[in-house]
Amino acid sequence: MNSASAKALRSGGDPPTPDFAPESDDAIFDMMELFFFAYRDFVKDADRLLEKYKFGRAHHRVLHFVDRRPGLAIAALLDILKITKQSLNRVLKQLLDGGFVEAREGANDRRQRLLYTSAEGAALARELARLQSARFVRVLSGLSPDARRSATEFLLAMIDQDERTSVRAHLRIAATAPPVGEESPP
Amino acid sequence: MNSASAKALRSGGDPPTPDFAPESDDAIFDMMELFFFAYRDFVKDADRLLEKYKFGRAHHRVLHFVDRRPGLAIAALLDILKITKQSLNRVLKQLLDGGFVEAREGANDRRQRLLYTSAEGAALARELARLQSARFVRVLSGLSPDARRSATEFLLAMIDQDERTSVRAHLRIAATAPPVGEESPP
DNA sequence: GAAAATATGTCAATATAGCTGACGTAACCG
DNA sequence: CGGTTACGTCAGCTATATTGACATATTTTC
Repeated sequence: MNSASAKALRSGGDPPTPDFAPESDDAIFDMMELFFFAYRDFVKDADRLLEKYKFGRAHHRVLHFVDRRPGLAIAALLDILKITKQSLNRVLKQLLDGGFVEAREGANDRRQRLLYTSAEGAALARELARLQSARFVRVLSGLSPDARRSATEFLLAMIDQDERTSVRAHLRIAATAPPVGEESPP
Repeated sequence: MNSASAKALRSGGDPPTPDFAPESDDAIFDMMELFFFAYRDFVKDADRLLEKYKFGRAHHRVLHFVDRRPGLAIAALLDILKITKQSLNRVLKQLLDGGFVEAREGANDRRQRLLYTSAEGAALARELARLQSARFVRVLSGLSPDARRSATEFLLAMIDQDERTSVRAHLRIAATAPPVGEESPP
């Protein structure tokens, strides 16, 4: 990165309060790589189980979000995944055909097809989650509560600002963290 | 996940020291989603610039790692990316043809093709990194130094244990964090 | 109530990024 | 010399995504 941009945030030549020093370019470059490696390893955890069902990661994502947001409409799912409906349709059809996901007509709006996991789908979703959560359990149990909060805060702040509110709304635990790193602070 | 596994780590019914309580299932599920959303948004940042060069994310990854590890051999790059040489070759060839990356014969082992970015390649790599690092700058500048350390520690701990050492070796800043969440602590 | 907008499905063509398997060449190493 | 290593390449396949066009049912709006 342009060496000026991050370092311009520093207090000056000799900061008397290093506690204020924002990350250096190097620290940021490091974190970008760590983020890449961490995600690479994270998504891998569920692959072996998915193979047994001839499913890919796309199926996993759909199954996960349908399981966590029962009654999710197609459009909402597309917005979460940021893919086109044509892309979604292939995997969703397989999940529907396989009986892992069910679609029910919307009560208010009969155009909508609201998605739910079947018992079988829910079981698979949770087994996949269990595999991936093992990594988190290991990591988080080694961190102090403060550090855990920091990690959560960090991840939340990494999300686009205009997505953050809707993401927060679906969190199971209260997102108590103050809005940190918002693009336009009040 | 299986409700027992994480919660079994809790002290009991009414923990007198909530500071010791590891994450609940819910908190872990939340973090998994946050991780997904954060990564989804993170990788997106560089896409617009890549389009101008008709490059994809695969090219970006290659360019990035070659830029950060000058003289990287093919086998080492494959090990970082965890893809096959056939997959690598297509994108690498485009980067070589476009003059973004150069390959030099290994000094010790003439079979090796050691990779370096050209001036043009380095410029692109750093411009891409600048785009992505903006997100990190924003996020990290809103976190305390302690919180930044926690976030870094968290990401590092998320990486497979057998990869962690080699990843650490390439970090620009010293990885001072104690080995937290290692699978087999000494 | 007709017109417009919305929610969804579908057909077709295409691109990207990965894979396996097989085979080839040059260089190193014991 | 023979085996192994580092790398390249050809061929074919799969998964996941894209754009664009069009269809259908339903809701909303004027």
